[in-house]
Amino acid sequence: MYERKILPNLNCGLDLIGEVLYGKWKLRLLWFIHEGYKRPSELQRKIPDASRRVLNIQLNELEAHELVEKKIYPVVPPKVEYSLTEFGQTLIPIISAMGNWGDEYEERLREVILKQL
Amino acid sequence: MYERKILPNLNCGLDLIGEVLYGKWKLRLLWFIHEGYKRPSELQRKIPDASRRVLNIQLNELEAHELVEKKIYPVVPPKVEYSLTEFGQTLIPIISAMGNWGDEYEERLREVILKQL
DNA sequence: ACAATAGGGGAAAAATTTCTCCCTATGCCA
DNA sequence: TGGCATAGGGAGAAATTTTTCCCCTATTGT
Repeated sequence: MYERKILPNLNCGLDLIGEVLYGKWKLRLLWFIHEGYKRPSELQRKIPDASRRVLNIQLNELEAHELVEKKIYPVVPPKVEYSLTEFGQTLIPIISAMGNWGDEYEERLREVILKQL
Repeated sequence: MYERKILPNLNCGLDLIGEVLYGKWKLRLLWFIHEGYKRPSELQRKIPDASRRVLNIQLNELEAHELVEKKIYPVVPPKVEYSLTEFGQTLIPIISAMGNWGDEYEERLREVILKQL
């Protein structure tokens, strides 16, 4: 486990939300779980560019932050399902708005992002 | 300048918005500029935990992504003012919603964030 | 002459995040 | 028997981001 050497800033609301959403794949993880992709392997298939390892780590963080819940079925092969907590649900409108914004300005965004490599 | 070795994912709206908002201080930079703190030194005072260097770097990125505009006054000592572009303005409702969410759940967030160090 | 001001950037170090590789375990199927 | 699927975690490397330190501009005031 990595130990932070610099404490996070928790001064304002933006700091706080940043702390739980900051992570390369977290927005999409939350979104896909919200869409009903519950099992780790499904999520990995939805986000093939992420390594399996980081997805696990970020799922653990989301769980520690009480945004998602994990249900482990004691079967073999193992079965695990994630779902949004009530708390996690409250983020959905925001994530949805973010996705919509990105979709709305897709072309422009692609352009400015690629322009600066 | 750092050269990416891994290309960013630009598959969906969430990827795209992530690409322009991902950066430790960007949300707050945009927010403070929106609130009228325009000069680099003002922004640095508003965000004292960030090093001056990164703020410059992230401001440059926001500018490259056309979210903010930079006006340089040819005077001595130098004077620079940032402002949101029209495009940048369109993000304000989202950033505002994010800040509100963080404020609303401030206590709970502080708790879960600190619990896992 | 020298400090203060305001803005900016290079280089290298430190911090952090993400990736790769390898190992665990069980049951099903060819 | 060998290989696949499912889930997860450790170690260490690689990639990326952020910090630290130092230097440069030009004018005004001491």
